[in-house]
Amino acid sequence: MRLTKEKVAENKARVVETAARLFREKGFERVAVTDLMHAAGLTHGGFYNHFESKDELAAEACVQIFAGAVAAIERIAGIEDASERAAALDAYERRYLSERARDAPAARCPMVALGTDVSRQHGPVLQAYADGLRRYLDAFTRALGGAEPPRRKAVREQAIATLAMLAGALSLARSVAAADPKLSNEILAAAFARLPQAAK
Amino acid sequence: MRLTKEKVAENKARVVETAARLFREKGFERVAVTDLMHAAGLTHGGFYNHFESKDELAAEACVQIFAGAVAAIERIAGIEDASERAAALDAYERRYLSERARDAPAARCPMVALGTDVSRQHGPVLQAYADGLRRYLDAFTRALGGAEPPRRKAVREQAIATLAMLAGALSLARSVAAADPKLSNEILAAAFARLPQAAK
DNA sequence: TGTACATCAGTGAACGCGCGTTCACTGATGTAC
DNA sequence: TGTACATCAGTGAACGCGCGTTCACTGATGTAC
Repeated sequence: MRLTKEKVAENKARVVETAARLFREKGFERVAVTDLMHAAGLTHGGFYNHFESKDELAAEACVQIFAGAVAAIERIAGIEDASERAAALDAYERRYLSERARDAPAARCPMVALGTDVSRQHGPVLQAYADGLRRYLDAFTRALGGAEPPRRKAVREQAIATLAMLAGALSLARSVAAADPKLSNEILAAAFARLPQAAK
Repeated sequence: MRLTKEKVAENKARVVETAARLFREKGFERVAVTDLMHAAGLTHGGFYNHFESKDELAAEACVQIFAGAVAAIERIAGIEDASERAAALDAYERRYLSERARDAPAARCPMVALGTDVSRQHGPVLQAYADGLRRYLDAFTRALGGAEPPRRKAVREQAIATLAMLAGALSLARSVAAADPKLSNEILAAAFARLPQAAK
C-alpha cells in the first residue's frame, strides 16, 4: 500500500515530533523503536524506511528539540525595547524554574531533558547537541542585550552562567522532587533569587 | 567453597565500591551486573547472595557516592580560619570546573554523574539521592560560613545557587566536550568567573 | 579438642524478556509507454 | 488520456543479542556434639 509523497513526508515528520517529545520525557535509551512508532500511529517495521538507525533519528530529534528552545529565546531577543526585553527574559526564567515546568513530564529544556544521556551518545547526536547549544547560547546572549560590542564579552559570560544555573537547578530540583518536594521547591526558589545579574 | 565471614564482607564492599565507580562513569543502566561482578573479581551468579536486586545495589552505591563527595566538603567546612576556609572552597570550585575534572571518566560529583538517570529510578535510589543531596547541601552551607545564624538563610541560598551553577556548568561542558572543546572550555571559565558571591 | 554435618558464598549454565534490526510480503502510487 | 508495470512505505513475524535474574551444584567454613 504505497503512499502519497506528501503522506510519507507527513509520517516521517510525525515520527520525529513524537520522538522529540518522548526523548524529552524519558531520554533516548528508554524509548523503544516499537513504542515510538506506535505512538506515532505506525508499526515498527517501517522505521528503517525513514532512518538508517535509531541513532540517526536521535540526532534529528535533537535538532528539533533545540529548535523549539531556541525559537522561544529568539522571540525574546527580537523585542526592541530593552526594559521590555529584560522583563520578558525574567518571565522566561521564572517559568523555567517554576514547579509547573519541573513537574511537566517532558522537560522543555534540552540540557535538562537529555543532560547526562548525551555524553554517552555517538557522533551525530553529539554534533547536533553541540550545534544546538551554541545557537541557544547565541540567542540567549542577544536576549540579554549583547548587541552593543563593548559589553559583548561580559554579556556572553553572563548568558553562560545563567544557563548553567538554570539547567543545574532544574536538574537538581527534578532529581529530588519525588523524595523531598520541599527541598526541590527550595532549590528552584534559591536559584531564581540568585540568577547572575548584569555584568559588574 | 564457603568463605570466611570477613572475606564475604570484603567481597560485598568491593562490589559496592566498584559499582560506585562504574555508575559514576556510565550511569546505572549502562553497567551490566555481569560486567560489574567481573570488574570486582567475581562472577555474576553470586550477586544475589548480597543484594536483592540491581536496584538495591544502586541505592547502596548512591549512598557511597554521596559519602565521598560530602566528606570532601566536610573537610573544608572544618577549617577554623574563615579566610583560609574561603580559599579552600575557592580551590574546590576551581578544581570542580577544571578541564581535568571534566575529562575524568568518573565524575566526582554525584549530581553530574547520576543527573538525569536518577529521576528515572525507583524508590530506594530516589531516597538515597535526596538524602545525599541534603547532606551535601548542609556541608556546603557550613563551608560557606553559615555558622552565624543571622546570615544563615542567605548563605544557604548561596550554597544552593552555587551548587546549581557548578553542576549545570560541568554537565553542559561535558555534553559538548567531544564535539566542541572550545565551547566546553568557555563554559567552564564563564561559570567559574560568575559563581555566586557572598550575600548582597 | 576432635569429628560430622549443615550452611552458604561463589560458579557458570540457563531462562525469559525487551530491544534494535531484518525480511518477505502487500498493494496503492508513480511512471513509462 | 489510458494502460501496464515498477516502486516503495507500511506491516508484522522473526532474528540475534544483552540484560537481570534463577538455579543446581561445589566445597570450605561454621557449628553442634
